[in-house]
Order: sequence, then structure tokens, then C-alpha cells
Amino acid sequence: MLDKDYDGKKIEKKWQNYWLEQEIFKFNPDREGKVYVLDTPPPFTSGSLHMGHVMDFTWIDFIQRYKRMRGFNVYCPQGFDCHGLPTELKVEHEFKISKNDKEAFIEKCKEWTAYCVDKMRKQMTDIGYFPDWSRMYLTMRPEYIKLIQKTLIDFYNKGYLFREKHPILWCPKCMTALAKAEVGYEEKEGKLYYLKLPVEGENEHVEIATTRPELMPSCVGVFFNPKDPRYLKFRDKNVTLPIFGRNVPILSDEEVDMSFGTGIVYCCTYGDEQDILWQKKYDLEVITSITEDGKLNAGKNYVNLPIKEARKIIVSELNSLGLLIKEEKIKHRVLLHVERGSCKSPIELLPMEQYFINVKDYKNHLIEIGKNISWNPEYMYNRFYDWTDSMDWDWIISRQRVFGTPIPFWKCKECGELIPAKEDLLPVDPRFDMPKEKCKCGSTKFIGESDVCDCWVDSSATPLAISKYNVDESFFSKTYPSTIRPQGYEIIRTWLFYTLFRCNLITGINPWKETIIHGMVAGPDGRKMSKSLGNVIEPDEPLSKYCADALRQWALLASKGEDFPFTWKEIEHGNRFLTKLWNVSRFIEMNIADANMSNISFDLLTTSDKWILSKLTDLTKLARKELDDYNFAIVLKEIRTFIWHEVADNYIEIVKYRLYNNIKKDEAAFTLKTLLRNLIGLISPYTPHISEEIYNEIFSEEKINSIHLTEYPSFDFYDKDASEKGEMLKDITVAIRRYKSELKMPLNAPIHSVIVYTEKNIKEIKEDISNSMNISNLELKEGKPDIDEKIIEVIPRYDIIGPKFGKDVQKVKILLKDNLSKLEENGQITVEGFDLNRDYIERVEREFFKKGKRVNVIKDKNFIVEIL
RNA sequence: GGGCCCAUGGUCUAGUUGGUCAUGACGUCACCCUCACACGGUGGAGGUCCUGGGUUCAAAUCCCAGUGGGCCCA
Repeated sequence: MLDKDYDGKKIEKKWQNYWLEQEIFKFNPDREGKVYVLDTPPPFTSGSLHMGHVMDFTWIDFIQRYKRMRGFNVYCPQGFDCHGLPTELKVEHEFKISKNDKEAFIEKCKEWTAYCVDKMRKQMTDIGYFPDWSRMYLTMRPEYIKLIQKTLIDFYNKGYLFREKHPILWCPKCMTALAKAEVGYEEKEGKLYYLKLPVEGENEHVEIATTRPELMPSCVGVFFNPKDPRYLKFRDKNVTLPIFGRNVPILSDEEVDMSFGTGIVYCCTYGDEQDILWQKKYDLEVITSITEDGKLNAGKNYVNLPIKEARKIIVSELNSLGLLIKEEKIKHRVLLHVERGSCKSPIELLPMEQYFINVKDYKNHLIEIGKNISWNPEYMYNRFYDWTDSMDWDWIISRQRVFGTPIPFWKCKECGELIPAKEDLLPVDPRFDMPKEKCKCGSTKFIGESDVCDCWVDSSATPLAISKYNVDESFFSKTYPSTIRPQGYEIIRTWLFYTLFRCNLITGINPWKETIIHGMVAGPDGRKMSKSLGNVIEPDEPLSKYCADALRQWALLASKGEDFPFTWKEIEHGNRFLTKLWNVSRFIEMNIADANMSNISFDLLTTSDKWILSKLTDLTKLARKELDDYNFAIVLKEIRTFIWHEVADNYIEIVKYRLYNNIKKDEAAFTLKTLLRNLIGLISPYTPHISEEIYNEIFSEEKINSIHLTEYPSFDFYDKDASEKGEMLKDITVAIRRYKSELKMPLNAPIHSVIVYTEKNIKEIKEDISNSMNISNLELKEGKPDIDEKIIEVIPRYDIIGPKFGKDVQKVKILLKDNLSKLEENGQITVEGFDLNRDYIERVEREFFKKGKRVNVIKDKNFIVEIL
């Protein structure tokens, strides 16, 4: 027997251990069923899950359980993204290991990461997420690194990957190159400085406006708009830079915004992206004055100065030369390092030799192949399109860090030739390994690449990694491409973009057939959950206060693509539902124990039994249809309402008298058991633990190890007549309850006499009504009671009369009301040229009188109830 | 500046191939400790469906403009 009280935490631990021990979710490629592969996001190994992860993995877990129950051979491996700056910082600052001792440093990073992986795996288990752990992948493992390096070398051989000196986004604080996806703009308070620059050889000057006066040593030209008459006279002349005494040309270009500042700006290599374009277009000199650690290095007195200080000094010097006109406060956009564990430092553009993957040339290709993915919700393709279409930089993949996938290249010390690693020797670490063969030039001296890969280089190969690309051809052919990519929308421009690009270029096939995208988790205040807003709730809180099945319901109530707030009341509600389900199950278990159901068949059931089972059929069909479309929330709400209100509040109340008095008890027991079995099946992907507990307690006779290995319910029984009468039963009992409530009678108070007038034969539900409502004398009569009625309102079926009568709709409505009794008798009449039909009426509102006094009569389409 | 999403009773929310007492939750009020459940049950009150205009017999739903909020991008 189920325990008297529901204790989520207690049963959840038990089944989690059971699922692990029994390897319920282990993938067997040779098992029957179409293979269904989930390419899941490998979280960074921070050591703890946040609510966004809960959303992610609950959705994934739902899909993997549901699809298995639908007969698919589900493959759901989970991995971890190991290489990241936070780990390096931890090892450097907390474990005090120097980056210079690379081997020891990497070892400690690995050790720490392994520890974090264990912690996170435990947390995933706590929320009921059960991937196939036997196939876990880690991006720091040799076989993963080998895959990444192999694909990089392939890219190099095909000409997609190159090493080049090029202006790049550089974070001076983290001392590393960054991809465009890792930086973002933020609105900041700043100053706009108006400066005078003397025109060479003339007694004139131009006035420029700039937010970065300290970049003057890098200035290689000044620009105005060719449509701007103010400056035409200066074209092809030079200005002389004050302090530095260098001459630079005055040029014109359409890109200059005439309304900004003075309409004339200077170009520094490099102040912003526009400067890069101008430098190329006009073949200007490149003068770098910012160092890798973000200091000004411009000779004279400007050596090794922090940027802010340098700005101050240069401005004051210009001021003393009388060349500073004014300073103006402005809000402007500053490029910052914002991606993941970000330091939010301002970004510099520095020309450096780095590794790139050509993306620009494939952007149209990507836009096209993106269309072949089924996007859920559809509009998420737009996000992908916008990002891809705006792609004007190549993907810089090298990072100046230590703990990462080594870039598998050496440079010949003699001739400078770039030498890729030999494939059969992979994985390699050029920081420690050397090529086995001589360079073409005969040299045996090489410089190993010390940079490592961007983490997205690692994670954008997950569909290849999980399908054993280049390792096991038969496994690959079964598991590539993945069926689905579930993720949040914030990583469309990174993980999704890079993965689609990379895997498609390597295999010629898209890495997934479809993608399902969820929104971001917001805090209880409706704003994005984040530490800086102080609205963070750790997953452990709801888990320890309630349980995983409650938390999962919350996550599965979010709509596709929409942001979703965490609220305690939703968790509480979920938990209350679990308690309800528990008590319903307990009730059923108690009452079916001594029933004999072996001879029961559907045709023996009572009208109310058939009614609730017909409704179960509706629910089952809805669930299958909507879940195939990943509409989790709708189905969960429907299942909850069905269990709570239809089964518990209505049906169980109706059958109690049969169970307690042994009236058609076996039929009731059969119905209850059928209901319960199907309902726990329907809800099991949402609330796997409680479903498993009930299944094993009550349905162990099926001899299947787990409800998650059973087929998703396909219950299909429908009886139209019973459905209609069951609804009448419900309507009549609701009406009588309301009557009792209005008279402030207790719900179980006896009623002496009730007469139900109806033309339908409802003898079969007579006892259900009288017993559940405690009516001593219930009479069924044909015809009408001896009462007067007043028609208050006739509500027509607008969906029928609208298209039929158009502008005359309101006229028809009045005719329906005025001719109601005739219409009810004849079914169809013609008035004033309008053909009226009884079917045009949706509902009639009436009041009833007996000898002039309002009486307690309830009238519906099919019945009238008179309470005496 | 461009794009996307959103705006529904006190709070949150369902609902858009247009069809008429607008869904549900939480809260609130009244009644009921009815032998599964008071973490329960029954009933009630509470809404100009952001504003303005348009299309239509009919708009929360479609179109236009505006206001407010969120996200992404320049």
C-alpha cells in the first residue's frame, strides 16, 4: 500500500538509484525501433547547475523519456564543456599554480574539472535528468581533442582554416583574442573631445571630435563626408598631429556621419571597425600604440601608461597647447567582453597573427542550409538568419590560454612554413610534442603553437562526437545526424551557428533535423535571473523544500521560445498536484484490492464509467498530438485538470457509493484501475518519480522494469451516448451543488425530493445522481414541469448565422427570441422571410416562476431540474 | 537606428485559420474537518482583454499608428 503521506524526496532518491543501477536509459544501437538522437548542450564545468540548466535538462529529459515510450530507440548522451577561463582563474588564484608550469597547471585544471563534473552529474540526477551516462563525453579527454584536431586539420587542408595577421578583438584584461560572439556593445557615459588639428603648411586647422584622444599616436588619416561643403577645401591636404608631429592625409568618405561632432573624424589603427575598413580601403599605414595588456605605448613620455591615464595626460597637454576646444558629455556604445564568465572590460582592436576559420564566404550557404532544419518555434530561424546575415568577420579560433584544446600546428623555425600534425599521431600538444618529420626546407627545428582553441571550437562538434565520427563507421551511420537539438535561444549565434557550420562542412549533412528552443529563466520579479539583479534562486532550494517532480512541472510549463519566470507558487502548486495524484492513487489502490476485474469488459461498464473513459481517450489523443509538437505546457495542464477535477472531484465522488455498497463495484474498480494506469503513463515524462512509484506499487503484474520502458498510452474507447449522458450527470450534480451552496446547506445534506424532467432516457445515471447528491426521492419525468418561464436572452450560434445572414444577424437574433417556443416545437420555421432553425440557438437564458414566485429550477438544453 | 517577442481581473497566466456569460493559478469572500486528500472540497465576488483608428454582421484575436516592457543586433 502506498504510504499515507506523499514524500517526494524519499521516493525520488530511491528511483534515481534504481534507474542508475538498472541502466534503464542506456542506449543499445542494436535494439529495435527507429533511432532518436538528442544532441544536448554540454554545460561548462562550473561545478553547479543554475535554473537555466534545469530548464534545459528537464526539457531534454522529457523528450528522451517521451520518445522512448513512443517506440523510438533513444540515444541521449550528455557531455561537459571543460575548457574555460573560470577554471584557469581558479587554478591560478586559489590553487596558486603558475601558468608558466604548463604541465602542472593543466593537470590541476583537469583534476578540478573532474571534480566539477561529478558534482554536476549528481545535480542532474537530482532533477531526474537521466541521459545515458555510459556514453558521457568530456571535451578535455584525449579522444575528444583528437576529434577536434582532426577536423581542424581537415579544414586547413581544404583551405577553410588559415593563420594570418589581422586586426582582431582583444581583451586586454584576459589577454586573449575573442570572437565576435563573445563581445557586445553597452551604452556608457563618456566624453566627446573636440580637438584642433593644424593643416600642414597653412594657417588653418580642422576641428575633429573623438571619444578616444589617446589614440592620436595611431592616427593615420582624418575623414569628412564628400557631400559636406564645410571641408571640401581641405581635400588632399594633410594635418599635422600635435605632440607627435606626424603628417596624415585629409580624406573623404561617404561613411562619415556629418551630424556627429564636427562632421570630421580621425582614423586610428585601430579605434573601431570603421577604421579597419578605411585602413584597407585607402591602404593607410598601420600604427599600433596599444599593448596587449591594454597600455599606451607611443614613445616620448607615453610608455606603459594605462589607457585612462594616457587619455588624461594627452588631453591636458592638448589643452595647454590651446588645441582642446571643448569636452562634451555623451552616451556612447563601448565594445565589451561580455560572453560567459565575462570580465566586461573594454575591447581593443589589435593587429595580431591568429588562426581563423573562414565563415564570411559561407554565410549564404549557411542561410540556405538553416532552412532545412525544422525550427521550434519557427520564428527562431529569424534569429539565426539575422546573425548569419550580419556576419562580416571570420571566426577567430585561437585563444591565448593554457587549458584548452591545443591547436595542432607548428611553425618551421627556418622557413616559417605552417606544419599541421599528422592524423595518425593525434591528439598532439605542440607545446610539448614535436613533429616526427623534417620540414620541406630540411629543417628539424619547429615552434609549437602555444595557443589553444576557443571553447566553441570544442562544443561545435558535439553531433560528431556523440556519433563517433571517424571512429566507428557503423555507429556513425546510425546516429548521425542527430534528430534534435534542444537549447535556449541565447546560444543560437554561438553553439548552434558554429555547429551547423562546422558539421555541415565536414559531413555535407546538417547535424540535426530539428531544433527546439526555450526561453530564458526569469526571477520571481520577471527580470532575467542574474547575480547582479539579486534574484537568483539555486535549484537546490526548490529541491530541498519540495521535490524534483514539482520543479520539473514548473520547467515544463514554459512555452517554446518564451522567457519564463520562476515562482514559488508554481512549485507549490506542482507539489500539491503530486499530493493529489498520490491520494487518488491510494484511494484507487484501496478500493480495487478486493475487486474481481477479470471478467469485466467495456460493454459491461456503467454510463458514468464509459463517460470518464471516453474523456480519457480525448486526453490521450490530445497528449500525443501536442507532445509530438513539443507543447509540453498545454498537455501538463490538461492532465492535471483531468486528474484533479474530472477524476477526483467528479468521477470518484460519483462511484463512491458503488464501491462502499458493492453496487457494480468491479466495474468501477476496473474503470479506476484503467484510468490510473493510463494517467501515470501520460504524465510519466513530466513526473517520472511518482509515476514510477505508483507503477511499481500497483502495476507490478506487468513485469516491466520501469514505466519509462512501457508504451506511451494509446487508450482508445469512445461512447458518444455515454459521453452525452455523463455530461448531463455532471451538469445536474453541479446544479444541485450550487443550489445547496446558495441555501448554505452542507454539501452532504440530504434533499427530500428532486424531479428531473428530460426527454432523454437517463435511467442509467439516476442512481449516480441520487446517491452522490444524497437525494431521498429522485424522480425522472418526461415533458415539462408546471411552471412559467420567462425568456431573458437567446444567444444564437453566431458562427452559423454570421456567415449565413451577414448584416441581418441582429435581426435574426430578435426573431429567434420572439419565436422561441414555436421554434422549439417545430425545429424549423420561416419568419419574415428568414428561415430559422433550432440549431441556430447556442443557449437560452430563462427564469422560472410558479404562481408568480421564482422557484429553484435549473434548465439546460436537455433537462429541467426541479427541487422540492 | 534595425529586427524579434510581449502587454488579458489585485498578481501571474491560457487563448490569435475572427464567432459573443474570456482560461486557469495564486490571492480574496462564504460554506463544508463528507470513512483518499483541510497540501482538501463546494460556491461566489473581481476584467474598458495597453491606447487610438481601420477592416467586418462580428475583433482579445486581423491591419495601421502610438505608448510601455523584454531580448538580440548595429
